[in-house]
Amino acid sequence: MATATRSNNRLDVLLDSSAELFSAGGYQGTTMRDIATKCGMLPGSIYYHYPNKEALLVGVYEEGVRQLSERVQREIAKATDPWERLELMLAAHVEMIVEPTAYASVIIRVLPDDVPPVRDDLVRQRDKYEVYLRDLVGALPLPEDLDPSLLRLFLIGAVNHIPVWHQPGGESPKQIARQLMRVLRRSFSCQAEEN
Amino acid sequence: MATATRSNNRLDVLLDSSAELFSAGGYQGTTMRDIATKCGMLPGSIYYHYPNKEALLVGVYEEGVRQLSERVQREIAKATDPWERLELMLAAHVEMIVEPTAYASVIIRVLPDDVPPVRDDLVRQRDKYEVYLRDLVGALPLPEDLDPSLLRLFLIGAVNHIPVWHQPGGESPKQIARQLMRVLRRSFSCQAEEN
DNA sequence: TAGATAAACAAACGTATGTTTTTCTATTAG
DNA sequence: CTAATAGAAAAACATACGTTTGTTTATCTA
Repeated sequence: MATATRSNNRLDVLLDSSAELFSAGGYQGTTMRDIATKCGMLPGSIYYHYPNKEALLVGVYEEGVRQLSERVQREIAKATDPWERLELMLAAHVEMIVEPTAYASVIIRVLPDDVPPVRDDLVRQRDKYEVYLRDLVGALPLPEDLDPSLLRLFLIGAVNHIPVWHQPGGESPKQIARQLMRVLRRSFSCQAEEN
Repeated sequence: MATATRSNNRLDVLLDSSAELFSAGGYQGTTMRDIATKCGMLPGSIYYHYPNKEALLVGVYEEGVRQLSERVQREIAKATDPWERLELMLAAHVEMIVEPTAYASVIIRVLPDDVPPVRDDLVRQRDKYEVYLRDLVGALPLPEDLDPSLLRLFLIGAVNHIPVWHQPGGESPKQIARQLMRVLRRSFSCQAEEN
């Protein structure tokens, strides 16, 4: 028989609060007491849901990857042109990580090496999502002297750095993605004209 | 009269050790005891040199900016072409931040918002260095639909993300800078041909 | 409606943290 | 040679941390 779950279960509130705090303050900068306060529990109560702080982080990470993947899959289905598909992905990605309450921000803010005991779990989760970017960049008809995997890493760096400087009133995620793609696109179309 | 300083002063050892640990473990992930152990002092002895942990971080930050600025100034003097100058800066920057013992890594790893009490000091320091990049990107003859300040932020993100994925055996900083510039350069030369 | 159990409370435990205070010692200026 | 003191040792302090333990409350199911 499957384990029963109560209707007024507050696991979701716990996860939401954790995500928000981990995203804003990082892993070490967030205490179990912070989380408990935020979701209206006592510190000890968290341990009914997760055996320890690290496991809680992994839980948030998993949900973050789930949300990101789902959204990206939905977006890139809207186009067939590889350039357009990449732009759609980047726009969606940026949109999710500048949203401060989002689980996605945690994946950007907390690096696997920040929490050695669960490093491998976090890397596995992160990689599960980055496959999308790998495929989209791989599908681009790039000039031969441009290493696709390096380009992918440049892109990850550029977009994941956005939360550091972006402020609510600034450019929209769509505008940002378009600017980013302009650099690449032009680079390509030039090459095409030469051949 | 200037304050006397003893010949066997170990302030430099303290700073070096702090830089290495902050770079590897971040601010919150590094304890005063870690630092003391690394430089062969007792925890309390650190407080003779700095009033608290935050001030110590600022000290490391300052030295990091000093080293980066000095090195970059020396490098970009080697060329006059704006593209070449930017490439020289990026190569030097990458070289310094992938070196794990470097002060520069701390500036990448520890974000101002990680340490609210000295946030403004850290931002001021960081900006002092980023002026170089601002000027170099500003000197590029870019097409009009390409926002230079956005481009600058993309570049910062891309290069500062490198320590996350780069491993000792991988591409050299020079190769990385060249790849990164290839994307931009081609973008430009294409535009030039069109006009 | 009785028994089981999901979900949280209440309160403490042991430890690690940044920091302070006091004491010692080796260098250096006079 | 000696007094002053830069610089570090030694040891503790107060607090904040992740976690554990024992207990209670509310919900579901047979």
